[in-house]
Amino acid sequence: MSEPINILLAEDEPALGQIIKESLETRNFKVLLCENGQIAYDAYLKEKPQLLVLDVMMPKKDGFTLAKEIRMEDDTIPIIFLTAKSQTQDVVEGFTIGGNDYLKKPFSIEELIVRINNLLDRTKLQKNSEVLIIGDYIFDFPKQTLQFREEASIQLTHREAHLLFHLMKNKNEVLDRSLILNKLWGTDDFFAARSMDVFITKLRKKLKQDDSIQIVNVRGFGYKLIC
Amino acid sequence: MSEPINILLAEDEPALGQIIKESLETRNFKVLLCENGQIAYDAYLKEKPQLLVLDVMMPKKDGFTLAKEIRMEDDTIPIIFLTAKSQTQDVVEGFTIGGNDYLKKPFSIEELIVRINNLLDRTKLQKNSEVLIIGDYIFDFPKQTLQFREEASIQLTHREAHLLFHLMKNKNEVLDRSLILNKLWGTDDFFAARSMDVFITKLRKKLKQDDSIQIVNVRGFGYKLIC
DNA sequence: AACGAGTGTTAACTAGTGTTAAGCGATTGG
DNA sequence: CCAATCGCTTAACACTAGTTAACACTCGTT
Repeated sequence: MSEPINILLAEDEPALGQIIKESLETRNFKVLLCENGQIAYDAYLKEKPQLLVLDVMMPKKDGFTLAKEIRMEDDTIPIIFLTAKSQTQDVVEGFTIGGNDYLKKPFSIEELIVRINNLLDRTKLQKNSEVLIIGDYIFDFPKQTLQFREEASIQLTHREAHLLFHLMKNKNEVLDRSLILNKLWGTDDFFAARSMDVFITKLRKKLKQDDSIQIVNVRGFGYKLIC
Repeated sequence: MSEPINILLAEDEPALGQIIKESLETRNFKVLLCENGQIAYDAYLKEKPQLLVLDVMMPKKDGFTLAKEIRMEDDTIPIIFLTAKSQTQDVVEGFTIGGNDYLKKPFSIEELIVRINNLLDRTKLQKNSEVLIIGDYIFDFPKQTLQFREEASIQLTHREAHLLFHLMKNKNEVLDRSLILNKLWGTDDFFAARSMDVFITKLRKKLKQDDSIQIVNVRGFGYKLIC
């Protein structure tokens, strides 16, 4: 048997937290239970788990805020949010970013296990190669080149390559605007946002030869690379 | 033989409830009988059945109210209402929303079985694809595009795509107004409702090339996408 | 130092999206 | 038939995103 997967579980309701923890442990996961977002962040820094399960509604620091902070450190770690039924579709969707998923309370443990395994599978696949296939393009991230079918490669700039790389890592999911701004520009102020607009335009131009590829805007949240 | 289907049956009259339960169990369904709407709701949360059979007239919580609450959690679960003959046609029809059906008392067990199987088939078909055929249109939900025959695709906005997606998931059935408002807008207040009106208008415009498609209003309840 | 190519930012303008408002039309119950 | 309610449509508005071009900076070359 392989190494157990480390999971960080942030859930303020002790009874529920304990049930989830024990259920996951019977499935051979190692679970670290934290009772609020603040504690969870410190635990994250110390333990570096492979996956996070975060309750959205928590005292001290809510799950979304916590996720944003952790995403600054690591933008590939899979996160599953536990949401109350009152959360609206749009908000939850906006946060379903970068290897995230969500589960509405109440849920069955089986549902949770399925999502955990899905996310772990997905992230495993991503890690291997730095040469990515986008529709009819081949994107070589280290070389910063983009090749359409058998045509000559186009050189991408540093910014273009990084932006595309992040879009690719979250393909078919919404990539959060402010997340990527903080990651690549170090700020999400007005000017950085305008600058990003420009790069989105540039990428769209360079990707338009295959019209099955689209960078779709999700108003208020970010972009989704469809391919 | 495959897994038995879990059915939640809410029926306040013990004798009738028991008959239905036993009849369904001989057909290899698993039936959980609840004696009122309140108990049924708790049982729903705990058991997550695949289909609901709800008596409309029940003490504590009637079938329609119960259905509305459950629809907040899950807008795809099939529901069959058992109605007294005194229920007016209109009210019953209004609640025949999102994978719902109804059966007038008295009914034969065979009628009930037929409806159960119909609804289960229908929901199974829907689940798979995110690219949907609407008459002569192809609706690609992830790409947020709508293509009429061989013409160029029209780009839909985020809201338009979501609204259309929900209409499609419940095509030829009534989609409840407040349900969709809560789901997409997070509230069903006056302004959200006006906003939704606008989007219905927009979708109607974009779908008018195929006049076999219609978004029909059901006054007081919601909309039905006919195609 | 002066030049030029390449890269990214700032600016100005244009376009798109969703909400609010207002007036009109349709349906229903009394 | 009238009044009340609900739905439809258009347009104005505020906000967000997209596009283009000018500008500024860096870096290597002359």
